[in-house]
Amino acid sequence: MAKNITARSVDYSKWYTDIVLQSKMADYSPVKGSMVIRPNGYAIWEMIQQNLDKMFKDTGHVNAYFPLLIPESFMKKEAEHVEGFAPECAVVTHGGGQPLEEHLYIRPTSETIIWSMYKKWIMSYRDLPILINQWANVMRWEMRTRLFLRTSEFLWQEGHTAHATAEEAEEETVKMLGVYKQFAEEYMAIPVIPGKKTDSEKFAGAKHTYCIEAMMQDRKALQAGTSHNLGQNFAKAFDVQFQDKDGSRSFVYATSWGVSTRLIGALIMTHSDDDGLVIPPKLAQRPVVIVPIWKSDEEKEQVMAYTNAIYDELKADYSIILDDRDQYKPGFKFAEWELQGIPIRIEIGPKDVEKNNVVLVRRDNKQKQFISREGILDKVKSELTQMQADMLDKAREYREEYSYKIDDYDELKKIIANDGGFIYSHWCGDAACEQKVKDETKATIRCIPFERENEKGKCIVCGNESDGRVIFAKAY
RNA sequence: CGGGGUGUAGCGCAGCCUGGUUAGCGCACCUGCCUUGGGAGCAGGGGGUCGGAGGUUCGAAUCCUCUCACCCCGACCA
Repeated sequence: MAKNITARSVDYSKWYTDIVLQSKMADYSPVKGSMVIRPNGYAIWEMIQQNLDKMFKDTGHVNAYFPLLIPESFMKKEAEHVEGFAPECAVVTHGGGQPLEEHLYIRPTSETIIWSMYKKWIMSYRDLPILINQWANVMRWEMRTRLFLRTSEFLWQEGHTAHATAEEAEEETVKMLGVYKQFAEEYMAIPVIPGKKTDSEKFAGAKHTYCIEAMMQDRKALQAGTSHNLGQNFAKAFDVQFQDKDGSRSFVYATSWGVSTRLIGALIMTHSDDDGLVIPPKLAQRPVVIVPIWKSDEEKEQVMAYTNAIYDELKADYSIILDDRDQYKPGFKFAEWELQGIPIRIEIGPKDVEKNNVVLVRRDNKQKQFISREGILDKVKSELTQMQADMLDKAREYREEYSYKIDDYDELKKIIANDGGFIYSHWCGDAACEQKVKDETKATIRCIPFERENEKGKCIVCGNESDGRVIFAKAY
């Protein structure tokens, strides 16, 4: 059992913080609400970037970079947008020792600066679509912060596209949510439910917002990605019009979509256990660690000769850690690499040299296997593949176990107050009913799932007609 | 901004009430020996403007005043 990590059953929040700090993924910075992402955490972000970026490029997007500082007047151009973001913005008031003529906002998101530029770049339908993404930092002045899940400054990617038609913009919005769903499940092994946000939960300035929602091990929901159809709101605010084939002029249709370093928090809370982090193989920059074991110098020589040959064989395909440090005992090393979530550990001692095999241990289920030296590369490959699949299955099973179809409001209250989970209930579409549930239970409507039964019912709050079930849950 | 709490070595803490040797302890760190298949042991060692400022006193980590910072709980949110 891990030292220094609070068990999930004792204090889930403490467990989460312990994992982040002790696996050396992040640390608190001197400024309240901001954090340092350490190499172990940044490695995961790099893997997220690499794989997502490829998916963006494969769907026709290109990267660019827009500046950090946004003129105050830009922020104020879209009414809903400024209302939504103004309270949580950091503002630069001085530069070069002088008060500024116009205050500059540190971007909480980049719609305004980007659309001010799109105005310059878009003249005709031939200039469309524009499919730009940027990897950047943003800042939102949060009251209460938590490592990775909610920090004032965070890293993300934001896609901003411009289209000639409403249909095309909607298609893009849905497509990118699909990319996020695929990425979450295939790479992060996090099962997600795609759906639409209710009006009260949508992005400030959007026509509507789509999202993917995941369940954490405390049964709370975490929004893992969002995709917004912005309609013509920003085009109108920034007067971005184009001339169509037939000579008519109209406003451009927009989308924006993003995922952030919050995904790392989701990764931790979906897969990790009381011994530490568990990284899905496809996101592990270093998926294998080898721990050689010896007593005498003579043994060391033999074990290391054997180990080095295996290391050379594996390193052609994988980035491998060879932990031959002399000052720590094997047990210590096992615990340390488990804490850091390395997917596969290979133990090699004198007995293995003698029998021509190695011991292989998977991080997710901790099972030890004695495998033969021959074919070790294939075995590593197949175990990593299997582990990736098993992690997704396990997370999906957990989510299903705590998902309920409920038609009685008292029962909803009871479940939320006890174990928690995803509650599928009918809702009439009235914001007042949504608010009532929030006030009384702290649960909110996480999304209106894309895939839902065509089932008429009665709103769980007011009893009016409903076209289908939505998901209620407490959320991060 | 309300309520609660904490500032003493890298981390976690004791000492403060009742002022008085050189400010301690555990972990971590360094050196050596010894160990190595699930977080070893022994010996030696380095490391502190006691959050900051002012005051009381022969003497302040300790008492008084002011101040700063951070954490937890609530109101805002990806």
